[in-house]
Amino acid sequence: MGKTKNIQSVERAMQILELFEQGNQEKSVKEIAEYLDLSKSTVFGLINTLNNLGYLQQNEENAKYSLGTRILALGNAVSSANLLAQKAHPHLQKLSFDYQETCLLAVEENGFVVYIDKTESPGSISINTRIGTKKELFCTGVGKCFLAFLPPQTANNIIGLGLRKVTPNTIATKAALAEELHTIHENGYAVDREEYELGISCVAAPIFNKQGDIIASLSLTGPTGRIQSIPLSQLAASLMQTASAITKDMDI
Amino acid sequence: MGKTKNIQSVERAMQILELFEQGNQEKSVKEIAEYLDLSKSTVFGLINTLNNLGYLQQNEENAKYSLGTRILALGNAVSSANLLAQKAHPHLQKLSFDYQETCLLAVEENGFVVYIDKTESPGSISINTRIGTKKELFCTGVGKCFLAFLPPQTANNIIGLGLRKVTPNTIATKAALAEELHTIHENGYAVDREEYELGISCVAAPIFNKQGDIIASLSLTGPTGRIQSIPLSQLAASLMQTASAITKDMDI
DNA sequence: CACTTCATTCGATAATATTGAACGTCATTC
DNA sequence: GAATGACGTTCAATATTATCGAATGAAGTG
Repeated sequence: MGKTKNIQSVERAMQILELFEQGNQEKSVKEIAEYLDLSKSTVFGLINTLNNLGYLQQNEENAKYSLGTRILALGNAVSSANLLAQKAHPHLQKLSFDYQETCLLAVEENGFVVYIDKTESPGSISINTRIGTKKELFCTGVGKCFLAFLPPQTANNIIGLGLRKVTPNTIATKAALAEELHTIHENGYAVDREEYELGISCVAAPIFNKQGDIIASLSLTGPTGRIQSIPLSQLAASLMQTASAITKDMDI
Repeated sequence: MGKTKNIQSVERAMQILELFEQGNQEKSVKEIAEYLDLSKSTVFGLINTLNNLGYLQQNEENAKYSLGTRILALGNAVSSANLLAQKAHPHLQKLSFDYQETCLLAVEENGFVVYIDKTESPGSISINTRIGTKKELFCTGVGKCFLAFLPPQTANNIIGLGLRKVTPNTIATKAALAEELHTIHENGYAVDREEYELGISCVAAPIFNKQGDIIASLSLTGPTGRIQSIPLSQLAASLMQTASAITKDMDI
């Protein structure tokens, strides 16, 4: 596997891009050099390369840099590499439209959920989960779906990575979690009651392939009050129905 | 500007990622080495680094590589860096929903249009324009909007880059283009009659900032027959109305 | 069981990334 | 309006580091 040492300049270049991931404001060469603890000239060389290639772009006014549009092409290639995101997207859109809330799609990767798609309705409050974000499984609705429907051995390995209180509501003991997962397995959907972020709740459902393995999970997420105002049975039914429609659409 | 030489390993790493942009199938080390005409071991070093960082991922089965989810986070950061894409998205969604066709959002960059957002309706045929794609201005609906509403000097510079027949319908002479742009300027919207791709037509409208400068352009795109079945005046009105709603939402 | 094919590792080498210092430009301050 | 400072960019020297060809090992094929 990955035992060989990383190529330094490539690693640094990617670190620079990653600095823009959050609070993606323009950054100066100096700032970046300080963040990464490198000399200005080293950083300039890297930035200049990324700029020439279109992955960064320079604001002529103040000479600062921000992410370039070239990245969009790559980002898009990932999702369309993903038959899942492609086929699921319209379904998420419909859910967002019907309930006027944010809809998220996630897959499991090395013991984390990774959000790979998101739709919002014009009226919905923007949920701060960004596409590409990783979260632990035990504290999110989509994550608990994976824990409940992944092979028990796999799920236990992941749980073995550790539990912790993210909010006061997080289910952080193995016993309580086991019970919760049992319920989820019986119901076919999961509820997150402010377990990852206070004020935010969600209902999530697993997406299976034709063989019945869980391949993804989708959720409707929003401010607790508004989510609770939707009859749970109705919302859960919508999610599970959408999940199975996605399975059909994917043809795998 | 970018006069300094690019850092070789970074440039090569990005080239590798770009190989996956189209027909994003899994690729072997060997294949990539052949494409780029580099030694296998060099390519392996680069790939291994990108893999370790999450920008590529390896299929355990066949040892081949494909794009990793880490890129999604970056791609998403670009669009949310973009106030425009953020504010415009719900409006595009509504258009797609209302007309059951693909809706595209583009900005101008160095004489090209770059598509920065796209929405599709569940029923719509997938248009093969990907987010991040660059196209010349003169042969697309969104591009012609830019040529018609950019400052004449800027537009002429871009036209000076050259015209060519992309399809038999492409407007490829300066005189004909000038007339077309005049019409677009008068109407406030542009029509692409299979000028970029046979069988595909679109209607596009410019998006302005509060000062009246064009900052983007949006289009409804689809198979010619279906686009023509919508009354042009109605569709054009929808697009222009959406464009001005986006302007209001953006508050710039 | 030989024979390919390919991913991965290794070691030597030369090419290349890195660095600190220097330069030039712009803005601010006195 | 000269002087200062801040910062992006260039430069040349150096040592680190990326690169390459060859070697290894695993997996598959006849």
